[in-house]
Amino acid sequence: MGDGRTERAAKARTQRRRQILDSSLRVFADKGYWRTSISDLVQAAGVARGTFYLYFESKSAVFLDMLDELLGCVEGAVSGVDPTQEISIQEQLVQILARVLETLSDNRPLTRIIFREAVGLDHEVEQRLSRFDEQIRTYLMHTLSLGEQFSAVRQDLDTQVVSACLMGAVREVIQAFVVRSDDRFDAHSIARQVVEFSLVGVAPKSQPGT
Amino acid sequence: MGDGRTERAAKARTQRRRQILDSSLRVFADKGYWRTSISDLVQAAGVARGTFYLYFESKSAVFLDMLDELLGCVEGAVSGVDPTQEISIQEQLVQILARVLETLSDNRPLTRIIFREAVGLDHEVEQRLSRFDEQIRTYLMHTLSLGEQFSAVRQDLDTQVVSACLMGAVREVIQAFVVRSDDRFDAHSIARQVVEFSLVGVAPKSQPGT
Amino acid sequence: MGDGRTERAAKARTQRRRQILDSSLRVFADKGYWRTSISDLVQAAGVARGTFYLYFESKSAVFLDMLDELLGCVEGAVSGVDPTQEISIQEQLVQILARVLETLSDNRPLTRIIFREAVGLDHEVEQRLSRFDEQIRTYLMHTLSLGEQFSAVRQDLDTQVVSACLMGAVREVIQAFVVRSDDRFDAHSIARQVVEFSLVGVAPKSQPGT
Amino acid sequence: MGDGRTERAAKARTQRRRQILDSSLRVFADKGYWRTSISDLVQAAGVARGTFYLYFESKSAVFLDMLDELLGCVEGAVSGVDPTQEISIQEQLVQILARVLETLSDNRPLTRIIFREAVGLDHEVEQRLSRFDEQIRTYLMHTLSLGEQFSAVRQDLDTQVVSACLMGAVREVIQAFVVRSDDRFDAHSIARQVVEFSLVGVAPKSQPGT
DNA sequence: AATGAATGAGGTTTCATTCAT
DNA sequence: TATGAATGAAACCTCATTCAT
Repeated sequence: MGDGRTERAAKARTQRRRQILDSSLRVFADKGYWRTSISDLVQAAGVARGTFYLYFESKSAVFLDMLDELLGCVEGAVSGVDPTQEISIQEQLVQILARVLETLSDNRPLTRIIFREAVGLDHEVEQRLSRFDEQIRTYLMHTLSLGEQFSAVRQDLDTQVVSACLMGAVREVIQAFVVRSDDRFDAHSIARQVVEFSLVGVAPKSQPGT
Repeated sequence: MGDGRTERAAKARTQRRRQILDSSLRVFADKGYWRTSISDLVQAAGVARGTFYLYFESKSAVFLDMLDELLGCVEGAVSGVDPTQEISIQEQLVQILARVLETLSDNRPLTRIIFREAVGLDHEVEQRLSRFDEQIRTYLMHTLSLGEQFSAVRQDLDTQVVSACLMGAVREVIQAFVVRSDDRFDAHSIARQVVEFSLVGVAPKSQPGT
Repeated sequence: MGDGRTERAAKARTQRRRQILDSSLRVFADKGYWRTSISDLVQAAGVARGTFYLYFESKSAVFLDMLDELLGCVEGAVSGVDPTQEISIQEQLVQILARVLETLSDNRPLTRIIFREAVGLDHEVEQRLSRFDEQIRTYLMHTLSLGEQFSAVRQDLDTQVVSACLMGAVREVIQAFVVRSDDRFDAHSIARQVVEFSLVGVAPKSQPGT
Repeated sequence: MGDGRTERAAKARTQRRRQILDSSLRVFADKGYWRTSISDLVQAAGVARGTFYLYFESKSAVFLDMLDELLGCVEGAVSGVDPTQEISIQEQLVQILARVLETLSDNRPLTRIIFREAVGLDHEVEQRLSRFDEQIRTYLMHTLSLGEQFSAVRQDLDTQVVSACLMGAVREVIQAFVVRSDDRFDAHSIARQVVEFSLVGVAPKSQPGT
């Protein structure tokens, strides 16, 4: 015997966890985090009340697991973009954003929950989210200053304001196309639009001689 | 007797309402909407349980009142901008945004509550917020198409994407400067930055001859 | 001046009382005694909460007043039957019962309230009702024994059982024709039927020679 | 494992139910339905507030259960009477009534509650009671018309009035001997008296030749 | 490992009553 | 006399959590 039994048990545990997570996702989506009770979760999962506590210590632990899952997915997607390859920063940005949009779109229910409910929750949830935000902000700042060095970016920018604008643009595009709507969309095309908007704004390309 | 008594009573009622609203605001800010109980509210207001229900029919009614108050302030501030064509659209946008930022900054605690908690609440709250969003979106769309007519705006824009970017930019700037931070700021300068970013992006002004 | 003011005041008091009693009757009929709150009563009466307490010390005091009113009406009606006149006891019973039915029918809303709700109420209500019951029971017993003396009544009756049967018959007839139904009815005819039933039952008049 | 555990659990559940029902009966008897609070019930049952709601969804659900229990008992008792025509209808009536009286007497506390409090309660309670009433009324009507065919019943009866009298007689006898009094009684003898009264009234058997 | 009955603190809401005006 | 805002006890009900089986 030896490991066989342990392994099988571990696998069973993982499956149970998944089962609870999946059904919880549906309930959260349906009723909203705060209106959902442990009773709702165990009922949806089809397990006994006690069993739930064998796998999660609280409702917010379930949510935290979901959040980690989504953040993991996004990080995985983003890290797939090779930063050393021979494409312009602009193109890199488009690719990153497109991948993010695709990933979130592939996990729409989860994304919805997180975007709609991950507010005013646990302290830990807030922390993890703002850490993520911070990473993005840092990356944007870095990219902006890099662009400045290459004169690809204006010098008179207030990077605090501009990075906020950039983040907000991305966040709202996610809200509009992934969270609020249910339609499929062309992630690449949208990503390109966003990046182009960020680079040159809405004004027409200034024509020489104007 | 006449109205004297009635008037005084009405005034007292208004004051009580305000007293409850103000203390509730502090509690919501402190504990978060969902973790706040009616008990917390009455305790903070220093009134009896029953008194609370004389003025509000539920916790969410209190929140709704706050929301209406903030939306009213913002609408008032915005409507003060001179719509006559004495100033450019760009300058109008800057002024509107600056006023919004100022108003929200003047009501920081209230703004924080709304931005942090008005998500996944009541159906009515969601409705009122999305109605407000819709108004802004409509205004932006209108302005964009106006700009297109005057060739002040590129013709190849996906207005859905771009209006999302614009709204997101504004929303995030509010988050960054009003909600998350506690510092004073120069609303006009920030507004100008945002509008400029929206118009010409982060790229350096293309030089004639490049 | 002197009495004029006092009198007028007394009259005003009586009117207020009546106003409250009348509207309370409607509310009791509508919601049932136990589901009616003082708030309901003052709202229906169109007076302030405090005013109610100037006239009645509690909800059950209102009910007690109504009960007394109905009992008074019934007693008045019954006492109108001259017991010394030259009609048979049987005819007297018919007249009494007919008058009771008529009186209750004339006060249907009030009767309904009393019959439907005067159960499990105040101790005082119970007392007053059972005192009334007792009076009727005594009267029946008296009449039965009188009848026995005149050989108008069987000698082998268990007066306890029979008086219960008689009272029950009357009570249920009231329930059926006054309380449950809304139709007009011929009180005299019904009274006659009840008395006849009481005297000779449902069996056919035994024919001589059977 | 198998069913052993499930079975035992089911039995425990039934016992708990009974425990709550029994103690609730005592409390209702003591304080009256409307003056009884859930707190009173749980205190009397010696269980936690939450436990009560595991077994009954409201106070009125408890009452409804009691009502069903009593109606069930009565129906069971009545259905035990031999409907074959070996005995006269008169004797059948006596037996049925005697059994009803015995059954109610065997469940005096329950009977008291139902008779004293089942008025102006739930809509559902009213419904169930009037359904029961209707069954009895129908049975009486049927028996009367049957009697008419056999000339055992007068032809000039107003069946509406007479059936009301009969029902009332029975109801009041129950009130007098089971509900109001605490004494034992001879159900058969009382039943016979009631039936005899119903058949021939209080008048002396008319003597041939009078 | 899994169960689900039991718990009781704590949530929301109602309501009879008082009392300053 | 009339008012109605204020009160706070007490009603109803929910729910996260435990624990014996």
